[in-house]
Amino acid sequence: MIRTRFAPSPTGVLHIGGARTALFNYLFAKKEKGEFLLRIEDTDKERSKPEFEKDIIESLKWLSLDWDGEIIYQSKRLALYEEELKKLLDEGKIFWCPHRKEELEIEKQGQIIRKESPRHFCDFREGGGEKGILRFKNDTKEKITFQDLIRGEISFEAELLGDFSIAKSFKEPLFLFANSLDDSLLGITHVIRGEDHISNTPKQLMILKALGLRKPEYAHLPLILGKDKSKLSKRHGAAAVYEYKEQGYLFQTMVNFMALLGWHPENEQEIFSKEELIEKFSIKRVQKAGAVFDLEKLNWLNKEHIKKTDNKTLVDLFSPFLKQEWRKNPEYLGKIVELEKPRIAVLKDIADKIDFFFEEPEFDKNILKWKETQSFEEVKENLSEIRELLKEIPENEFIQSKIEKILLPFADKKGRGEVLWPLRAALSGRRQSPGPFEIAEILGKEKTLKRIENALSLMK
RNA sequence: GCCCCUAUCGUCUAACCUGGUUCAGGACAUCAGAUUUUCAAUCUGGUAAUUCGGGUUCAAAUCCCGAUGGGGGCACCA
Repeated sequence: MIRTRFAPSPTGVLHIGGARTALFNYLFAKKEKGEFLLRIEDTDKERSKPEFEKDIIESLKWLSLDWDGEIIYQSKRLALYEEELKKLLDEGKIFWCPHRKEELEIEKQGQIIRKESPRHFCDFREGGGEKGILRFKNDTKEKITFQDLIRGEISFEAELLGDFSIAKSFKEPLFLFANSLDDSLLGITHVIRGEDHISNTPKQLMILKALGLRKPEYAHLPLILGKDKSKLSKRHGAAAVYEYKEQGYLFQTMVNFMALLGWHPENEQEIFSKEELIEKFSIKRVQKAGAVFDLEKLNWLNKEHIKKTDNKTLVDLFSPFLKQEWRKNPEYLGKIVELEKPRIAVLKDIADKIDFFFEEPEFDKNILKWKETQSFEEVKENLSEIRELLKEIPENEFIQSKIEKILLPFADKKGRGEVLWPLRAALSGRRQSPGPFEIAEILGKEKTLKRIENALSLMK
């Protein structure tokens, strides 16, 4: 059975890049009816923080990337790493390297100057170190080659890698070691990770071989890039998943968008639900080159997903972004949401678009004029006539179609712009808003007439 | 500096594996037009790309080599 995993370290909040890696692992596993595990790589005691772990878990839940089974913590598996490290030491496959960081840095600089590959072949590789850190004794002379599911064959000259570090002590394993050991022990069949791990792969392959463990299949995803084409990070603006949640992007949008960043179906479909993605996903169709994160397209996608969401759900989604007193009447809100739906890219935008539905707008009287050339006399005249016409409509028939039927003949006679603009402006107090008939229906007869009255008195 | 990955419109990408069906298709953005009292939405149309140089072939975006560009890695981080 297929088994994948997402293995974040809680040294920062969940980023778009990490989330996309998690998503691809999830999609691949689900597509193959396999399992998707979550493993927290908290071996770095100084940098790992509970709040980051919490953010990662919350973000994954929000994205609905549910993992199978319990969360695995590397900090709880220390005894296991220690055992394997001791075994390797006994077998002479790893050794204690006593060199200090500063000495190694000097060695590296010298190598760079001499145009050599920077690496450390330790003087103590045959033993005698007794303290310092544990390094892998790299005696491999030949090339290390592996098949990447996305890129095909990749090979490295093992000699160029030197004796790399794998643990600070028996109880402090490093990424290269703990990560590959766990993948093998937990039965991970496919390691799907970022392209930045390609150069770690040959080292992990050597570790696995020394341990006598089975190696997984590897697939290295292209990186997500910022506008300047470098690896996406904070300086490109929002990079954390929670920031998108706070702005009011739907989790469906994020899943859809991240999937399209580096993957594409055979046809030209752009809008996907998570279930469709699972069905259509194929690792073979993953891109090789990095993809630039395009906020414009994300906004468009969010609009599309908002349009697909029913009003009742939308009201709940919008609620956190609205004033307390606006939330009292869900039915009233539902009508407003229906109207504003096609105008909203991000949920948080709604607050300053719909205030006039709840409070009488205050505005400059010039807004009432359709064009500069229209006189206040004419506006007053038209608004007065509208008021009289609307008064005729019974309260229970005050709906869009009826209002339209009553008002349109008059508007056609006097000019639509001349009549409809002042009405719309009187009701919304804005230069831009939905149409007057729609607003009038939502407002109701009483409020509509009141606002026309207000507008008229503004021009006295 | 060393190593690795990579290369189609501004951006995400299709066609590349299995060369001809492509004066390179779609989407976002952009520009025009239609509709409309305004904005949004919607509809129609337009601009816009195979990095360069060799080779293989009757034929190359597609295969091979090189150059160049871009990215990543080179920790007692992950």
